[in-house]
Amino acid sequence: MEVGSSGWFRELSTPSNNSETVDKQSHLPAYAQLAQILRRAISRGSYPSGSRLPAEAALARQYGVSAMTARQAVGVIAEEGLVRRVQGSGTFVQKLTVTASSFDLGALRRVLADQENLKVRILRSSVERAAGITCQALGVAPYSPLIYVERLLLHREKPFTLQVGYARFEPESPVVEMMLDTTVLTGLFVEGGPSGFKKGKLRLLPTSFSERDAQLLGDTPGGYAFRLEHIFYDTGDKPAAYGWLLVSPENMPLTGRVGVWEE
Amino acid sequence: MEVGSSGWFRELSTPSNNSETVDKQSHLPAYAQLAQILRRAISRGSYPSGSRLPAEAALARQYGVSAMTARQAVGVIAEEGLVRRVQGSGTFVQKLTVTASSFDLGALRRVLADQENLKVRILRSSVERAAGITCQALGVAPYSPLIYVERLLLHREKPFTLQVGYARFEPESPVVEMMLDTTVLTGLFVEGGPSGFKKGKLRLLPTSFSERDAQLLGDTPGGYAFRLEHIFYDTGDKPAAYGWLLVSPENMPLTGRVGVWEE
DNA sequence: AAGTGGTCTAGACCACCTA
DNA sequence: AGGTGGTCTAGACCACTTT
Repeated sequence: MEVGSSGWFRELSTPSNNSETVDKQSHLPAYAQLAQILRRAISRGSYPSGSRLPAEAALARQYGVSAMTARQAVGVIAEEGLVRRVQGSGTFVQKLTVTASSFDLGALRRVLADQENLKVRILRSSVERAAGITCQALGVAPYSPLIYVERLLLHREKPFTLQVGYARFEPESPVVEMMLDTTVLTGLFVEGGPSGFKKGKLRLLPTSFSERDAQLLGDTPGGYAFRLEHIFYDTGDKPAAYGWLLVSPENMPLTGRVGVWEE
Repeated sequence: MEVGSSGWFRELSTPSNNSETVDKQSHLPAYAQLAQILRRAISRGSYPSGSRLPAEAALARQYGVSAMTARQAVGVIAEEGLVRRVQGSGTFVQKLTVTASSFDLGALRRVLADQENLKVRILRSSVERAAGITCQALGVAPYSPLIYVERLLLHREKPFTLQVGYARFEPESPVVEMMLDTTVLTGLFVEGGPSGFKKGKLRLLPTSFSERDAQLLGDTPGGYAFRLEHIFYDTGDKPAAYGWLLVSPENMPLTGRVGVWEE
């Protein structure tokens, strides 16, 4: 607030601790170094939340990098949710906001990518009639024939997840073969596997294991679990497959971080 | 596969449909236009999954933009998980991979940001002794005093979420006041509110409503719910508050998208 | 009018991968 | 060795916000 007008000494024009500089010989890119400098400055309180960061041009001048490089640095911490850019106004330090966070499926990917230790066991496969939710999800009339498949995925001989899926029964469609192919499930999750779908929607829901689920997965009946619903669309944008994955929170931890994490 | 070597006509040097161009008069930025062009090309199958996109320099030449602009366009669809950059090798079209997706807390934010229609009711607040999980989460010795607060959040007069939290009992700490302040909870989630924390960890778990929870939230006992656990750290990087939020999947839908969504 | 972020250019050099 | 993505520069103009 009160700018040092009464001081015995002159404030430096740059009040922030300027001991940190960008080392252009370092192998760490300049923008990453500057981003780290800004993170530390925010963490230290040099830029309290709500305050405005120096303009990108000023940062560029101050740290001896080009405007684009400074911009990239600010972009990094903006993506982290630490600051927020407002066009025409400035870049402002954000308060810690939980909603800036998101959860990713990294743990799931890591397991499914470990193909050598993965086994798929088909528990059931049959033709069923569409009804209720499956009609809706796949956009077919009631009593339309649907392929039904139920699979158990084992990782290192331990049950990992139960997958249930329906697909439109169209013999000419490659989806049917794919559904029956034991690799299709992993193909949807592991980069490099087969797919054939164009896009998909996902929904995460809380649920619990039925007695049968628990037995199959070696978990306790009534134990809480995630249900990851998925609808996949073929190249014609028609829903082609609907299903879900049942997995315990231990096998698929969903965690996130917010605020200033320096390491 | 079979490249037209036997054709009556010469293939254009650029096999892709070149009718789409970047319109520099448009208000849509050139990089966004190019990103959309690439999305459509991938969707159409011009670049099948696994194939390599033209080099950024080639795209720049082809569409009459600078290399940096082409790079930014590729960056956009790379962030969407549609393609993957490999340094020194090229940019490759990804197969649809579910794990590229992430879930965000947008719905939660939207409600908590709607301050006018939000009410907070404190159900309980007391001093309790640390034990078990609370010791671990807050890093204090057993029997240390902890502030305990339980709040009900109502949105448009309807119960929305139940929040339970513990904080280290340190009278000199501002956390205690904050815990008892009815605005603190929303402050953690809504940008612009009060906070005072530096960083936080989040964990999402499946659970169900107890009879009491269900009654308070107007839901059915045994109904499945999300439990969003949070630990917040003060400016000294010490855990200062631990708690969780109980919310039904209807009130906090967690959805994601993968693959090529053009709209 | 001045300042800010957002976009864009036309170059440059580097690290990395593939041949 | 040549091609690719990754970084960087020193400018430029624009759209937007604030004064």
